[in-house]
Amino acid sequence: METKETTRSINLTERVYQELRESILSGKYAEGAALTELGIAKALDVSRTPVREALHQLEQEELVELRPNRGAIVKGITIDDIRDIYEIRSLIEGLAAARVAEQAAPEELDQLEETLDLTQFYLERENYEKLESMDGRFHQQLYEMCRSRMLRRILKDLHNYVGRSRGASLKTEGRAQESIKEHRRVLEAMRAHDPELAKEYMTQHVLNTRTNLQRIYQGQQEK
Amino acid sequence: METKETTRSINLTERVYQELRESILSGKYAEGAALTELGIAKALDVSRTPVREALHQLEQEELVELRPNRGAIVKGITIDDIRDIYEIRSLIEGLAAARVAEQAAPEELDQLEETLDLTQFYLERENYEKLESMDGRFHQQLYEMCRSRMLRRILKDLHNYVGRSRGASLKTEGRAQESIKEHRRVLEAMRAHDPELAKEYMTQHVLNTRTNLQRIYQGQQEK
DNA sequence: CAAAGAAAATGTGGATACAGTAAAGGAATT
DNA sequence: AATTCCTTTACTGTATCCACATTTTCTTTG
Repeated sequence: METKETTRSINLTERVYQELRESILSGKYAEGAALTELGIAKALDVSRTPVREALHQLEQEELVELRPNRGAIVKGITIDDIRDIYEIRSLIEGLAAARVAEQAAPEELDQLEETLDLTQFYLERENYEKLESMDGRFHQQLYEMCRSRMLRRILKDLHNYVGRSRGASLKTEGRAQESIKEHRRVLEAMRAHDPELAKEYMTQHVLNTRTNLQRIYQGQQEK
Repeated sequence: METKETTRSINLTERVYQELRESILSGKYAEGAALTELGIAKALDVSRTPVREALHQLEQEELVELRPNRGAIVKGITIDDIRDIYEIRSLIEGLAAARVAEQAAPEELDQLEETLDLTQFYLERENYEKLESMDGRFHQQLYEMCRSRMLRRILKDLHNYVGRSRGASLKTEGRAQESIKEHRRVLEAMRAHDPELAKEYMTQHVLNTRTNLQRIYQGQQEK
């Protein structure tokens, strides 16, 4: 009846997946690096099975390329990918915001508000890691609330890729404060159940972030 | 050294995946049906390994729900999903068309033209199966040509879901001919390297298909 | 010395074995 | 009769094993 040794709360495949994904997105595994199932399995001290499944998942996200009988190579993501992601999001994330404005319950909107308050809190304490995570949470919560399986799928998928960029964007002078303001505007429009306005504000927010990122990546031509 | 028995040209996981997917999308496995790895493995006469991997892929597409230690249940797709898919496509497929208009090589556009000619051919012979497949090919080819990994990913993904609907749409009086015409307009705009026009025509095409589908699903409230 | 080809090394695809977990059903207890 | 607990059963999660494909290395031969 006592607490069992449940150190590994979640399954191994998921853990391996998260770890690999993180390593790729953070650049720890460089573009083009070759990965072998056995190599990773040994490094993480698990059997080949979970590694295999994790690699297959990563292949579906196009973060690695699986060559039959020849192992996997890392694909990573490029600046062009990021540019495209923001362009696509600018087109459809407004739609998600509009859906939320139409259908969300007040308690759901309260949740969003809490997230914004927390964001403000971490900004004031200059805790950039938390700040970034909260900024992301706002969007993720929104995706969960939009009541469209397809929108949720796509937006979550895209969102997953841009973690690092979002962090970079929020660190530029004044952008975080501005971003919070933009989020709040969106939330207000949702509270007023005004889909059109929510859409417009959200679209503008994504575009602003994109513009800000462009400024950052300009000149610095690193991957 | 002689030719070996290479009947299984492609790998098993892929085969199982295709088969399951088809069964779900065609409604052979009803919504909510319970699937077990072993059950499917026996039915298809393979081991659990490929079945398992196939199920995981289907889970990522949200076509099944995987409950830890309890098996999978079929989720299928709903009319609402389809409606959303067309709405999303109406927003971003135009972008893909614009990219192609900007960047495609003449030989690529020739390929598209061939597909359109074939579509016309099958329409005249009232071979609806081929017709549907060609109509899909036009879009798929376009996705391959748009030179954006993210756009390609999303659009292919969405496209995969709507096979049946597209078939239904093309069978309505006159719609196939109209659809070909709309495709041709898009292609002409691409040949003229006019991104704006290509985008507009493509967007209109998707919207028209959606409208047509709405007419079909109206009244008939089947899944 | 070069080229061809055998053989070893490395790696995945797929099958199977085994352990652990969640639901279900029945016996025991109240 | 209802509730709790134990056993059974039906699964999945993970490890391991074998077969085959591919690449590399080494050897042999002209």
